[in-house]
Amino acid sequence: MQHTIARIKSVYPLSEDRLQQFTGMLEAVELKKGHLLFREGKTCRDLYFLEKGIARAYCSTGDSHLTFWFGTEGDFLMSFNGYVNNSAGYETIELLEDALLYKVPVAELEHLYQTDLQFANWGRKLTEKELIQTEERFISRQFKTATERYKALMEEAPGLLRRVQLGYIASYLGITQVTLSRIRAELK
Amino acid sequence: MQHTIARIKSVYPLSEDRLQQFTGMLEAVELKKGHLLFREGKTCRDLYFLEKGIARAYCSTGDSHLTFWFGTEGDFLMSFNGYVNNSAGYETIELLEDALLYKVPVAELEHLYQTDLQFANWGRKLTEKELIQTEERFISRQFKTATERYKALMEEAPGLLRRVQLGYIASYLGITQVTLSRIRAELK
DNA sequence: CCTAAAATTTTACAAATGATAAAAATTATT
DNA sequence: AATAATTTTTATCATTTGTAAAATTTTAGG
Repeated sequence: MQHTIARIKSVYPLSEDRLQQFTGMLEAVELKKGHLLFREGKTCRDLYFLEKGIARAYCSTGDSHLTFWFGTEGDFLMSFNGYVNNSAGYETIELLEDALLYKVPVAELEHLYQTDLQFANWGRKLTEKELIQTEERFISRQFKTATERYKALMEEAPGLLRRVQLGYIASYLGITQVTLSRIRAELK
Repeated sequence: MQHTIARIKSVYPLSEDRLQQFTGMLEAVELKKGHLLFREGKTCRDLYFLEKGIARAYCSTGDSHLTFWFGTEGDFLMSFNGYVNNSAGYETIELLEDALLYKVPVAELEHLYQTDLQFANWGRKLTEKELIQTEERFISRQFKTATERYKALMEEAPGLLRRVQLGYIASYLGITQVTLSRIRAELK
């Protein structure tokens, strides 16, 4: 449970009993590669921490899938848009390796938020950090060329390139797999 | 103060005295078109509500500016990245019209977050809503062609196109002004 | 109303990326 | 190890978008 606990702690300092309380609510789930944790159009009100494994989130566009997020050990997965809009999410989350996750219903978290100041601030900080990550990715998308984005990804997350097939990486970078191949050939 | 109050209320329900307390902390500021509220590289720890006027946020890329956000009546402005990372922000915010704003130091807000459950949850919801907006824009950027994005903007924010010059709109859409002109010519 | 400045559109050409198909390389399965 | 399935690369051509410069339109100030 180390990655999950480290993540929870890193978000915002919780007292020891609150940390106990939180981890006590978590249910371990083992799932196989290929499993879909969320499905677009379906409601899912659970938050997962990814203790082991790797996952991607994608949206469907007519024929193809568009990967817009990767998560690895210590990351958490939830449908923010489904939760905030109280609707079905627009993303599907697929496990790309056999995985160990810890699960908690968002309703239970919400209850903590409504009743406990520390948890409410924990939830705020969780969202704030997620927000600036998304914002930074958004801006880097606008700023940088495809080649620069690929280089940056290699530096920031070299493990990703080893664990995830290039078609998904290309989609994540906003280019076709053919273009990514060209970029890789150029960089050799 | 109507837009500002409406915005505060829409984020998360606050009791009447908390609303009073909040609005009592706000300081009215009138500023001229062209004024820079935030400057990239500088620290600014204020939150502003835009009561009247229109603003854009941009980053510098070598020679040119990249507009990545517009705000109008009822929107709020702050440097989330500067605040969360406790660093200087990477964005500049420029007023595109003479404006009336209400200002509050983030430190005062933070104090409310740390001491009051309702405010802590208000801050959480504020961030959650901002997050899904950013996420949706990020995905729509990847999904849609430049033409589709322009059409969507025309529908969602027709006022923007009347109030903001096209060079900024083009940048916001992630294309050059020439490309935007071509798109507009096609749509005629 | 006139002029100067700024913003927008148009044009011509160059560069980047996409689409498609096929070949090569890698991985999984028997 | 051999075969099949999947993934990645390569090649070709079409399309989109960018760059630069000029022409036009709009805006702001006197």
